[in-house]
Amino acid sequence: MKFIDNDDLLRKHLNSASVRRYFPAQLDRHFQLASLRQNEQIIRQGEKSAYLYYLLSGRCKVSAVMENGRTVIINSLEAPCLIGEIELINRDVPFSVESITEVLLLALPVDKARDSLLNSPDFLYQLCSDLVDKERTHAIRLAHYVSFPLINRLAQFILTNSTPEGMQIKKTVIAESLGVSYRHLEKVMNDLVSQGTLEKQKRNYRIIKAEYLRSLAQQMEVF
Amino acid sequence: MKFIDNDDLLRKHLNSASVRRYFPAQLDRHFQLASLRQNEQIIRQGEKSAYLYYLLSGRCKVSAVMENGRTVIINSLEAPCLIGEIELINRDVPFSVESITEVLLLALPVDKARDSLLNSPDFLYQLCSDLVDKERTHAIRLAHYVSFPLINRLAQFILTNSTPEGMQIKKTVIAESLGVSYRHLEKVMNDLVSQGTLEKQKRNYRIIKAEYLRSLAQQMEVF
DNA sequence: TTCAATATAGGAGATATCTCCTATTTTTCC
DNA sequence: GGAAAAATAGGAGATATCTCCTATATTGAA
Repeated sequence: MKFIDNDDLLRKHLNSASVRRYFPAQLDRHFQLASLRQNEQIIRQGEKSAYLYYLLSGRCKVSAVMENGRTVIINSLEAPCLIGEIELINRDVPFSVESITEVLLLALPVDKARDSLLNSPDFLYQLCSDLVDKERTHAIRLAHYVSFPLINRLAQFILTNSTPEGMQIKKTVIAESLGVSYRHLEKVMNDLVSQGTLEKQKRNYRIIKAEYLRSLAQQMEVF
Repeated sequence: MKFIDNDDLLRKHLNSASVRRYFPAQLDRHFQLASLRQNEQIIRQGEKSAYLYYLLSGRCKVSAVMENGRTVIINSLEAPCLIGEIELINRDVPFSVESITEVLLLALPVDKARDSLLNSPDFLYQLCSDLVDKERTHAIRLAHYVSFPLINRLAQFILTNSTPEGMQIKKTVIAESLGVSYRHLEKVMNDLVSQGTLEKQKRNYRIIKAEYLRSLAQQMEVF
């Protein structure tokens, strides 16, 4: 993570409506602008994060190593949204967060901000609202995901986890995240490649027919 | 829903630590005690709820009718917890809530309470904390549920959705909630019956070997 | 009450997915 | 650099689950 020293840009983002909805102006002086390249970790599972982040642009993935040793990709985050709210509320950090694309962030030191945020009805209301929405979509979406075969869930996964260059997440992780055997994942990935939907380059899979993937993913949409 | 006129009991519950954690004392005069029998609706999908509820004892299920017409049981709620928080935050009610067992509730008229709750950092903090926990367990649990065969998920479902008398949820609904075909659900239910784990009485399934169901459900636990 | 819609019940064959193997390649770590 | 661990790759047979049918029982509404 690289901090960016650009006051004008920082000010511009701080004054955007979406940031103002969360943060009281008296915290402005504590914010820093930061950027990440692809595949940088922002939050490490089990470690305390010194910052609360606000994702201005880019995409991240949320993952966790479970007690049984498996790594599961749980979710993906799209700007704008908060990162690190869980740590602000509770103590332990149950997930890791890592950039999928290049990312621009606002970083707010937790020690400076915690008390005023946890006493700010505006911030808390906004956070509740986000969490309620997230829970709602999660609950409904997942209730349905379950009933679709791997090809549909995989299409969705590929779309949300790939960059213009493609997707190079290890297949062991993909299999565990989607809850299927490695063997079966491979079979279905091979199908996508031999159909010409994906192109395989070593460990990287490039999307050729995004349209088709989207149609597979859309079949799962409830709304 | 039947309101209960018992000031002593009301006061006793209002003064419990867990209620105090959520609600400021100045709202005390607006609370009413209410009870439900089995299978009464508390919140109707699509309608506005006039009350925010705090579940004191008993169990409820959360369900939704989706755009494709399917009814899905999304979740089950165990006392103590809030019911109706979503409506407090947003406007539309995406789920229905119905009692599984007999239930005791605190009911708080939303019009009287909304403003002060949405300006109370204590309440909002507590709500955030609940939502974060719920999201966390949901995310992780569901990431794993997916990978287990129906028998395990069904065991869990039966345990959380049955009363001492058994479970009489329609099998069409169970099948849709668990994302499997009716046909397959029936096959697996029949297995449980012929094993002697469940006993079928008309439309009602009684649990005979709760231990075995628990062991099936436990295989899915991550923590 | 009666008819239509819905729920229950289960047979049969097709597909999705799993487990168990074995082998090769890549990565990691001393 | 070399050995061990992890990832990739895929064959083969077993199981879970689906779809399509058909038939009966139950429920709800006119």
